[in-house]
Amino acid sequence: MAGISSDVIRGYNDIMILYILKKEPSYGYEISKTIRQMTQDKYMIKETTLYSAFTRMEKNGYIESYVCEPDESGSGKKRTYYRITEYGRAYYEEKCEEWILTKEVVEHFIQKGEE
Amino acid sequence: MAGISSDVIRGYNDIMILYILKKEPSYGYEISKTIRQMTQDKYMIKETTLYSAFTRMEKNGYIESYVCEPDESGSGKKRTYYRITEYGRAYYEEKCEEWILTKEVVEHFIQKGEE
DNA sequence: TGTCGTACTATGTCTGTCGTAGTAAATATA
DNA sequence: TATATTTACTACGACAGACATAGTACGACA
Repeated sequence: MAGISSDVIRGYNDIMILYILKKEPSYGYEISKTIRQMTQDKYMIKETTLYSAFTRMEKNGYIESYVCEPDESGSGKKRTYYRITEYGRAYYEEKCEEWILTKEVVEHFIQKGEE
Repeated sequence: MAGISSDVIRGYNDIMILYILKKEPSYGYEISKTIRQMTQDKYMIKETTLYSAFTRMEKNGYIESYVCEPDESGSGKKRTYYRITEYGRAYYEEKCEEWILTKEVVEHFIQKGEE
């Protein structure tokens, strides 16, 4: 067993992405690196998971995309940036509250080492 | 938004069931009630989720089933009881450690009220 | 007799995740 | 200059846990 299974995390990739986008707009590759850094390599979001999350969240109105041309940004390739919407912020808040509750519930069923 | 979405809990129904079975063998309906009580009605496992978890976990060797005849138990209908296996205990321990890690990771992306 | 609670089984759908693969430009390295 | 690596994606399909819906059947109680 190495690290965190995907089933546990399911539903929380969105929150990680939204948390990052709350600070400033960003794009796939950068978000992926940010998540890695923030968790000290404990969690690495899969590329396909990330990009399918973008599609889903844009469809749901949580984020908006815009293309940044390389000449405008001054470096690298053309990227698709995402920014969080007001609706996305509200969704994030909701999910945070849900997390508090979830944690509380799950913790009833957890035993830490003590036999 | 009412309570906890299934996606968050996904993967943790098993842990709840195993936690209960660690104390003593039990059966579907009772486990369902125990979970409700333990969480003060904050979480109610769906019937189909519960029974499909049984099937899966027995196949994986985490639990074993045995039928308890009504005359033997002294009351009610015939029930299928489940008991946890050694392998199930080990799996439970693993999952608990995973939870600690998961919590740590997710919490980096949670903001509680403070704007 | 009918309703409610108990104790399930069967079947099929949904959706987030992830494996695999491929594309292509920019940058680093030899 | 040629090649490898990093960056930045897209496309497609499969998997599995959760869950909706439906049905069965027995027992208790009024």
